[in-house]
Amino acid sequence: MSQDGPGRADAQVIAGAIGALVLRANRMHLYDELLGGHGGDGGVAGVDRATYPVISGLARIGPCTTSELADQIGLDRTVASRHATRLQQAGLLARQPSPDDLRSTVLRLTPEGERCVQALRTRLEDLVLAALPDWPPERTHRFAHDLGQVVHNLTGVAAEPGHDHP
Amino acid sequence: MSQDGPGRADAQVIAGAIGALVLRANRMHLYDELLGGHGGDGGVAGVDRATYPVISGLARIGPCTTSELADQIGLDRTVASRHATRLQQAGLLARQPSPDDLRSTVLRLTPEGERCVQALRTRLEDLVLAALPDWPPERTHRFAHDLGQVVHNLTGVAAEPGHDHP
DNA sequence: TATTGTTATACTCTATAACTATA
DNA sequence: TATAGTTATAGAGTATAACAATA
Repeated sequence: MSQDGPGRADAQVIAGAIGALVLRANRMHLYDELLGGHGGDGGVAGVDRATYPVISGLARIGPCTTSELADQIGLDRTVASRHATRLQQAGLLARQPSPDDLRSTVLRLTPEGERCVQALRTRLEDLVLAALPDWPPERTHRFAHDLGQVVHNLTGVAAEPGHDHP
Repeated sequence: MSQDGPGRADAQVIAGAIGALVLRANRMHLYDELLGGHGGDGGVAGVDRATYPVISGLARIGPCTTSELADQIGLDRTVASRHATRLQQAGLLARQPSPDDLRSTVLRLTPEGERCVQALRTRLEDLVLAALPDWPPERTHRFAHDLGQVVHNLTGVAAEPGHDHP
């Protein structure tokens, strides 16, 4: 179908899988399942497709300034600031003046924000668990490790336990 | 860090990797590399982040109506129609009246559109190849197969060679 | 003068509503 | 009446520009 080469056929399969994951239709479906689009409950007030990367990113990198967070999640400072305001209004995030630099504001999750992120992480992990075939434990473990490595090489972002959810 | 369970730690790693892939910052970077944001060349006229899913989806599922294509890629008919118009103006796509139903329009890639999609596919595969560690061939092959299966389970979309790029 | 955070404005993409033609 | 396609309008999200405060 294409020219051959070292591992070209495997690369085609991997590229197809990555493409499917990133495809808008599947991405949105995943977000909906994660953020509570399935039933009447589930949804957390203040957290939607726009604010989720902000609260998740803040949980991943810890308390930081607006600019640092914006860089990490690939948004403009102004957008991160507005989403942070929404999360603050929902009681999931708090702003503190930075002691070092009075220009800066440190963003920090509230205890309720921490609980919210933890719940979303667990839900995403459950979705993954449900999608994993019935492999022997070693095979699952190797797959997880290998996927983390490939994604790391592809994005430059480490993918480790308890970090880097979407 | 979280409650344990069958394969919970592995699920955390996998969830982290998937989250990283879907994260806007990394997704956009991948799209930019694919669509020619790296140098002066590379970019194909008429193909950008908005139209790429349309032309790629059309290549994946073959000639079809606007509605069918829109469903496949997760867009509204109206949006797919407008993007198709842009691709048509760029000479990558052609509209034909459907012989069966005069209400329908069949979308089909032009030869230039086919070449364009093939070039983008190859470029994505090259990105994947560059991100693959120096594994023994069997390990790469198994990883590709396993990833395809997990993504299929997670999205309901098959990921096979030559299909389903982002 | 440069930088942080924020607010005001404009742009892009997508979805809903309205319209035409055909079934 | 219902459906396919398109066009017109509105909504959500993001980026650029402008401002105030601090370095």
